[in-house]
Amino acid sequence: MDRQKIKEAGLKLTPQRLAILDYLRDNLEHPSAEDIYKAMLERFPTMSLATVYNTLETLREKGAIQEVTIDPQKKRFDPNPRPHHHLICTRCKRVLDIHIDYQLHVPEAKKNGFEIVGNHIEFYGICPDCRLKMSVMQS
Amino acid sequence: MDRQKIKEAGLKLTPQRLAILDYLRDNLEHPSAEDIYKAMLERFPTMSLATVYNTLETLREKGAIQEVTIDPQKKRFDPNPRPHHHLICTRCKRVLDIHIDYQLHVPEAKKNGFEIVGNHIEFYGICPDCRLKMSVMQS
DNA sequence: TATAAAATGATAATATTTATCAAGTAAGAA
DNA sequence: TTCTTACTTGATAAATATTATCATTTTATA
Ligand SMILES: [Mn+2]
Ligand SMILES: [Mn+2]
Ligand SMILES: [Zn+2]
Ligand SMILES: [Zn+2]
Repeated sequence: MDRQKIKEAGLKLTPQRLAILDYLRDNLEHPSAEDIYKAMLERFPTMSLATVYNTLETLREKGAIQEVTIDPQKKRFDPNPRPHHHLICTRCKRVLDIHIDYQLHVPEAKKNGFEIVGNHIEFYGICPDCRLKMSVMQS
Repeated sequence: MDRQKIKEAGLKLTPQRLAILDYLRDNLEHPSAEDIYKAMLERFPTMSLATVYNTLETLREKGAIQEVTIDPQKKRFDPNPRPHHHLICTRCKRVLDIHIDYQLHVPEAKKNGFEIVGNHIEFYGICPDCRLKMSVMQS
């Protein structure tokens, strides 16, 4: 989201908001609110955690980011608002994007009357780093 | 999990544990710890919420149930430990099972070195109840 | 019954998120 | 430029969810 879009969305250009957006831009880590807060403190030592939460919620409302339910411990945020899937390391909780367009047809009989509007696939696995650590522990 | 399996897993047969297992058996609601606790209070007015959490964690460790990451607010538990997918109402958070076996091939080039061991699909939609409520509000 | 290991329940502690609200700021109008 | 107002921030309290601690009780077995 650039300055233009922010204004179009009826939001004010505050330094805090711009810093958070700047941090999120091209960020593939799927950070938590706490992660973002800590990164902000380096440049804005007075920024409140509440501001981080407020900003994230505002951006989510406007469709600029999405909240991803992939970590049972905490919310994590994705600066890419378009539908895509994720690869999750069950050991270190790292999350990577997987951009593949699967055609997931659900037969009417299994929809239970639901109107399906989207989907999200979580692939579980072990990342290269964790695999290495595990093999070292073995030997 | 029946009495036999509980003993085989090295667990003791306590009234609380049996009551929780009994409540979960054939339960398709994907209840939260709080949901389970409230249901238990009717029969065991002294049961502690800690016991519910302890029991759920023990059962999960033993592979008798699974914890499903589908609700950003709280953990929800699924008495069916086998892999299956879910249909989630984005409005009321109701969760239904979808038992369909999709073949989700991930090309090696997109695995980023991960060793993939499983997957889980969340289908998002609006349940019949919520659809009805929404159409009433419209008119 | 006696014993040891495991489990429970009360409660404290921690972690995460949301609510409240006074004070400060951005943006358009005058 | 100054004024005005709605929006935003930051400090902090409150709410919610989960985990830890530990004395007491219970289960399973001998
Ligand atoms: Mn992503
Ligand atoms: Mn299920
Ligand atoms: Zn890992
Ligand atoms: Zn619904």
